[in-house]
Amino acid sequence: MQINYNEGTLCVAGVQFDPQLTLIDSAQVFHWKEIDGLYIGHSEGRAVQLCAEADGFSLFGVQEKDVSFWIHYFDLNRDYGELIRICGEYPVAQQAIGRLPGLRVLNQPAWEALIAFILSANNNVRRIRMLIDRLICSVGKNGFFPSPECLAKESETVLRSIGCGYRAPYLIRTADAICNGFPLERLASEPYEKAHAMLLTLPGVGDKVADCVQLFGLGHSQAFPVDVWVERLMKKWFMPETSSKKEIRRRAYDMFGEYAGLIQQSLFHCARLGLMPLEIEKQSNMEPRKAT
DNA sequence: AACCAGGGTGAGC
DNA sequence: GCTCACCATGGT
Repeated sequence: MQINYNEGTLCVAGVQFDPQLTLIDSAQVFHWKEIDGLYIGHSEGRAVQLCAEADGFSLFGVQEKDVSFWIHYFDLNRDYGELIRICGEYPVAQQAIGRLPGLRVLNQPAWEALIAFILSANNNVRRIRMLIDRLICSVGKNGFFPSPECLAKESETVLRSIGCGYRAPYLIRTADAICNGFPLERLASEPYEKAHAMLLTLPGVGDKVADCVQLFGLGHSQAFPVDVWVERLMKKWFMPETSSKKEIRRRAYDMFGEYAGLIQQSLFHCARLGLMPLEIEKQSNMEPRKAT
């Protein structure tokens, strides 16, 4: 892979990258827009535009001091080719990864992932996108995410009026916890289990939201979020005898190891895109894994 | 008109 | 530890 920076443009070559899958319909980030083939986004107040190239992508509007920020954001230091090899024991996982080359797991600021996934509870991707847009537009400043201080001062009435529903007080109380010293950023350097337990103390954060914050915002690649899609696919293809999401979450690390969360992304998207049969089976070359 | 969506919480056991 | 009703909202 070659990375080149010149006068505000970061050129990345020699990497497979699918902006539609990774940015627009990723369900890991909710505020990127596509306009005439140009992808517009921002993170922590840095606005950029991305253009897909044949062999990678170009990123416009990058300040020189932010080059390493965006390299980390797009997870460009990771070799995604390794994932298929890691999954050698599980052909279904190998095929899921192989079917979606160009899918990457972004490294977002933990705060942005945290509020996005508090809003994700019992919600769908379209509506999460809508809520994030409204939150940025009506609570944030200059078109960026609202700061913890800003959100902590917001009224529940306003948040309910833009459609947050019963999640409104969760947002405010969690923002308040951050303002009062909850060490969100520091959790990145804590072990997975400790960080997970800490996140569970925040209002509106359970196992699933905590795992999303850890995977997408804290660099904890073993975090394995279990939503309804992942629950279905894991029962169908990997552990048909399990009954609860909690048990699936526990066993996923034993199965997939340190990079369970990255593998989860491929499995999740294959299931959601209908590339991995869950109920009625048509033509598929995937074989359920036999119990050992 | 019920059912679903990248679930969390509190009560009861 | 576990299960379960309830929680807003927009789309189907």
